[in-house]
Amino acid sequence: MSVTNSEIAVMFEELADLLEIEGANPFRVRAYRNAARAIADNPKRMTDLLAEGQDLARLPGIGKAIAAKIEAIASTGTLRQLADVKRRIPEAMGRLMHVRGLGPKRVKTLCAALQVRSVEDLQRALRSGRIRELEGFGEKTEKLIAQGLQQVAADERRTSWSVARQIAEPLVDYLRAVEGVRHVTVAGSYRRHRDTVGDLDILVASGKGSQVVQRFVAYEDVVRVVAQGRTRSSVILRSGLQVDLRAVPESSYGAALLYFTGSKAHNIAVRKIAVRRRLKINEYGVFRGDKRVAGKTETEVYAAIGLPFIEPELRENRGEIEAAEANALPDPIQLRHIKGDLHCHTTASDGMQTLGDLAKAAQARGYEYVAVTDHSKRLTVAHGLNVRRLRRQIAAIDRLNEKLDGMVVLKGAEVDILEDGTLDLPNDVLAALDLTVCAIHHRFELSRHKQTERVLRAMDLPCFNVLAHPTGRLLGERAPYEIDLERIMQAARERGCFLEVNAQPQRLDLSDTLCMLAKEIGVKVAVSTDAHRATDLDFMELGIHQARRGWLERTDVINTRSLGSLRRLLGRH
DNA sequence: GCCGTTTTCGGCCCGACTGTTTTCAGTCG
Repeated sequence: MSVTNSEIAVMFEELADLLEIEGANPFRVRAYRNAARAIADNPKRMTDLLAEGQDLARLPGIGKAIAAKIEAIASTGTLRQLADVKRRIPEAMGRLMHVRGLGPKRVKTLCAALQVRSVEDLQRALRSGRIRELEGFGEKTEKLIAQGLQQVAADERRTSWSVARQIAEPLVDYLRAVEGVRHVTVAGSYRRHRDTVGDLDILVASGKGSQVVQRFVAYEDVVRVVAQGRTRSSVILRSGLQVDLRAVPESSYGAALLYFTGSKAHNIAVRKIAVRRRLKINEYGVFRGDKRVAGKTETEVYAAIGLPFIEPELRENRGEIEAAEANALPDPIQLRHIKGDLHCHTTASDGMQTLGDLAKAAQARGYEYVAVTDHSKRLTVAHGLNVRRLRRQIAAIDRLNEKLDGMVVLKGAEVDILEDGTLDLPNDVLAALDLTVCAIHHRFELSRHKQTERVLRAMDLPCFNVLAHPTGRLLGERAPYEIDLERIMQAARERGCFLEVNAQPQRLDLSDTLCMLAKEIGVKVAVSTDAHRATDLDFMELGIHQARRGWLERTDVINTRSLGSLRRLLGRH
């Protein structure tokens, strides 16, 4: 079994943690962290790139030394340098770095003075009350570490974007009502529309920062104030979510928005360009010497370093800076481009809405079409349709369409891809449909090779249209199954098939980087909600966020097409 | 350890907040 990118990335992260505790050159440590991120972000497997004879040192953030280390990991499954440092520094100390309030220096001190080498040791040391007696530590620091330890589990749990929105919106309304507040924006990964957020970063434009901070910490959902200064504060809400607030004067709002939106990697890349131009960018503006030359809007800040505005979803330092410099940024898809939903369930299988409800809900959103795609018979828990029931549904949809004005209900099915690569319903009935949405719902544990062959075989069938939720991941619950999506995407392009961006908040599968891969390979996608009730149609917005993060444009997404054009694409002939 | 519009050496983003300090180190984002 070959090593995955995330496994390689974890090894470099661990190496960085341990070396940092050891006091290694901080730039070397950063290089390992940058490499870990570059590897984790890359949708293509390092092992596959190596097998193709590609030079990994050509990837940004990876040079000759790290490329050689990746090769070693690929061939041996281990990294010698990591094993070496683990002999010098107990492995568990790396995890201590993830306790809020502990960095490399404090971890090192705790180890030297109190023999703290693990989370359990740390708990013991806290109980003994000896931490406060260490030089450079004190009672407050001890308390900070104790709280950090309690939060460790919560910190590892990220919040889905849609849940974060439910928490963020009332807080934003509350802050907008504070006297003197001009603008409030939830920045950070929330504004970049990542599928999950670790915390909320709220930026406020106000001439009276400390007043805003005082009102902020008094918000009814705040259970703990982590930090409180004149312009900046951090709190923990009842939900466990941390919220960081920053207040700046209106004249700095653009620069602060850029800074607080991130990503960190994007900011660093932007500031490096500024340095090359003998400028300095901070959250207050763009400076040439002491003279401020920009800062009120983000557009102004980007312009100061010769770049066009970059959409927040693109700010991950995944090539957007280079694209901006070359004036080749994508024009990301928007919600208003969507003309219909291609994956929806009704009460015929496991949905909560009738056929009529679904049609009405789709029409209310101004759609030209909506596809009914109930489950096939293997999925008995979802009351999947057999041939007889599917034929009955087809007839019912025909009758409904005769009555509908201005919208068409498409006949479809979400068909199980069986283990042998056949589909769960026979060809003749599938041929009577407008489209099929095919998916894996069992045997997730097959080897990468077998899983890939399974889908490729299914895709050879003429009635296969869209591969639904292509990795099967459930955020925070279930990892993606092993599958070679690069091969699948190539095969899909050759056969006229498509991949889905499933807009369910816990799926959002394809992921952002896999959307980028789809675009690179040239296979188009469907952004679909997998709706089980009428309100689920609103998940479309989340799918659009993900598609935008994956650089997808209107023409990359098939359900931006008018009905006639869509039908031609689904024909496969 | 990476990288190159001061290019193979010598840099590497930048500032706020806190605690324990009398001027700053550590951590965080």
